[in-house]
Amino acid sequence: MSNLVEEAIDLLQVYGGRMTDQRRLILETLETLDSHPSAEELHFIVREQDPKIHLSTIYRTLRWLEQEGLVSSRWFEEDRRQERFDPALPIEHHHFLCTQCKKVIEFDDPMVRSIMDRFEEAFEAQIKETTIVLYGICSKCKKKSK
Amino acid sequence: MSNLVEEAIDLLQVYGGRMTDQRRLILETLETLDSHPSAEELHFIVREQDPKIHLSTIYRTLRWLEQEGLVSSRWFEEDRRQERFDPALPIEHHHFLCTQCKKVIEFDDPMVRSIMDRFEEAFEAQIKETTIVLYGICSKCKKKSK
DNA sequence: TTTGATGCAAATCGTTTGCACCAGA
DNA sequence: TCTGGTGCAAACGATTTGCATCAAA
Repeated sequence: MSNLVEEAIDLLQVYGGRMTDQRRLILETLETLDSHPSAEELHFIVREQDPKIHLSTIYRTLRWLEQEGLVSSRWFEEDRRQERFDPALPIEHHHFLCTQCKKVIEFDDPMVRSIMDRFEEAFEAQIKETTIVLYGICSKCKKKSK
Repeated sequence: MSNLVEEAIDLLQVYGGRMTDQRRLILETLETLDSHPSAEELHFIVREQDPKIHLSTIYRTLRWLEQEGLVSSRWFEEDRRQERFDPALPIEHHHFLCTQCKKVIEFDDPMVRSIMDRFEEAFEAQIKETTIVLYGICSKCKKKSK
């Protein structure tokens, strides 16, 4: 069984909710995807398994998971202003978005910490959170375009 | 006369548009503000001078300026999902948002370039654009909260 | 006078919500 | 059985658009 489903079941035991077919499907799909789908994209995919599942169920499930810390969401600068969702990683990380194939790569770099420290010092501010998104072309798309 | 208004007039001479009272007001306001207002906030402010000005005029003017490169827009992670606008700076830069007073500080750091270079090398990717937003408390708010 | 810009209302897009019904526990 | 979850439709907030009218050039 998928990790997310297990974690969700644990939550349900604590808070007294139910593991429905829809929730299970959404969780399993989200886990196997390794992309950062929008609610609409996720809806499109899970519909292959359950054609009756409603977009509002996708949203409700994602919001529930987000609140429980199992899923996180973010905005990239794209034509369509859609929120994108992925299983939450325990460690801080940043994102690269391939503007061609929409692939997302998660990364980290110790220099991010340095940038934060330097800003805090220069402006006497206190940083709580940092979001970095790199936009460009991934290696696969680079090769293809030749 | 404000810089933005002048630049806009130059554009109009090239492309054959008109400098209206509404456009002038929006441009002048945007320049004096030195915040990063949403269309709605800007609307609220210019309404003091011209109570009849319509929100759609704000949007149309901002989109026009954006297309001409005089204004740039971005999204911060806030409760309301509003686009924020400011006069475009010629140099690449990043943003700090004080989550308390909503003040925005623009900054740059040569390390950003290093992060991009390192990512490009590690993933054989090509970065075209980078957005960094630091969220935290500015020096003023830090002092206040004591 | 000509035609580009405006105000207004209606449309659109992504997301949320109220409610009657359904189905896990 | 009981009550939390679902599907559906309608509401919502931010932004865009069509159109009749207005006003810069």
